[in-house]
Amino acid sequence: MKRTLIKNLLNSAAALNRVRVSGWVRTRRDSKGFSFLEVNDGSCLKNLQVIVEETGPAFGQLAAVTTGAAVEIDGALVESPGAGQKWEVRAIGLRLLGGADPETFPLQKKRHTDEFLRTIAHLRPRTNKYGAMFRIRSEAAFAVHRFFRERGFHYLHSPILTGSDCEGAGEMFRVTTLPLHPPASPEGDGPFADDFFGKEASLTVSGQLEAELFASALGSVYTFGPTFRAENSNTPRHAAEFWMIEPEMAFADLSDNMDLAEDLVKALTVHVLENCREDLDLFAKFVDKQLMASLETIAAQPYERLPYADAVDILKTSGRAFEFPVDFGADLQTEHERFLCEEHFKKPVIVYNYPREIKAFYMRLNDDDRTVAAMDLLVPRVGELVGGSQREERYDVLERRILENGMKLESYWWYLDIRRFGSVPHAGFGLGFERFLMMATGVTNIRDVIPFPRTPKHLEF
RNA sequence: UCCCUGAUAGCUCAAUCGGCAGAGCGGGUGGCUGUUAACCACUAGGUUGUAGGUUCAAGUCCUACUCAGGGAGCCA
Repeated sequence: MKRTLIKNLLNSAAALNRVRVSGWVRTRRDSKGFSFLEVNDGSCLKNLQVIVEETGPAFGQLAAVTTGAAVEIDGALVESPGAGQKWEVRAIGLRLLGGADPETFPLQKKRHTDEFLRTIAHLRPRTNKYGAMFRIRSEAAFAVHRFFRERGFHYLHSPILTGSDCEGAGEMFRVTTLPLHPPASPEGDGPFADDFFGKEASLTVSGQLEAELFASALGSVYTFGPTFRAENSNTPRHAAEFWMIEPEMAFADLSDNMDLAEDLVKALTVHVLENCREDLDLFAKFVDKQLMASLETIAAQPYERLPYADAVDILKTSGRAFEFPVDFGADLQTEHERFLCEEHFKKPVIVYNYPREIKAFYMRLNDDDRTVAAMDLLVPRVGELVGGSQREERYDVLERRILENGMKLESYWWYLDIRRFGSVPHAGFGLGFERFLMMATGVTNIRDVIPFPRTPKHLEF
């Protein structure tokens, strides 16, 4: 007999004579003569209530069926006379698949702190909150692919291993098969001559450059995969391994880029609102009371778009005493970004046309010669959710910008090649998937929206 | 990396001016004929993060370290 998902049983239209349920016991309540089991199989937030009678054939193994144990139950789905649920299962068979010693099983039937649950990341998906989180994460990932597929984008698998010695997006993790203290290389060879690739290799910090190459062939592409930054960032918004969504569009400018970013964030938000209602409700109830109102705003309201220069003016005339001074040419600080989207506009804000000095070399130089066609999408509480730009498609300008930044032209021969053969205006951005999940759930620590977080000094599990 | 705060039972936290180490939850045992964070009774459970110092006496004061959380920088 095949098992039925609890999600389907709880949505059943009629009673069923014989069903099989497999799952983990969340709690057991004993009464004289019978016990109630709350069983969860991960298919949904809700548990299934199972009644095991002392006189019934299922009673034998009940003593070992404690919190955390895995069980297989055969029984009848019947209407529940109790108040808490419509359906329950009356067990006629109970099989203990895997016991859980109650003395040592760490999950109690009460609320645990996130800090404690991080120390047992292998068990935390068995809690309501983390089960809900990772169902939402899965659903949001599906929505990413659906969104781009519906718009004719192609999914690009950009490489994880990279030989680009400077991608300009942060410190990189080195990948090597060399011993920790390799013997000196022969005269003239570099230190990586004997390494696996014969040159220095790293984990990617961005798939953008590769996405640009493919956008110049397939038109519109996106990457969606893990990304690595070896920055010693100790904040609730940074992880050394995180997932990024990076679309890249040929024949597109900054305005198209802003449209796409806004559409994407809205589509993902709508998708989880429509498909993860029960799981989201948990976060609205226990994590952030304003979550639903906030998500409705993000899903429906047009985002504010303003040039960096206007943002600076608003900050300067706000009358607010900021810790960091605001002036054209200085990057916006966290406090400035928060003021703009949380207090001034009270909704997502897209700031564009930043001073060239504070942005990357590949961003397209505007006609004013002092700003580049960059954009950041800022959302309340999370800050920078999206960073992107129209790319510099003019060979001579890009060449100049590379040299201005003290970088070597040889390293970018293939990137420059795209500007030599059929160069077109193109644009793209990166969206931090974990940051989206933080926004969608109200969770304030990135370590709680990724299954096994990697941060400085932490590589458990 | 810098600044701030914290570390006491398995978990969450108390402990007054430096003076006997406590509770709730969880666990165990027993009770209860429909519970739903079940309920009632009893019970076990501690090198107070580590190392040093001050003191008749340190969970409490001092120093260093370790770890955690928050804020900042870097960014997505």
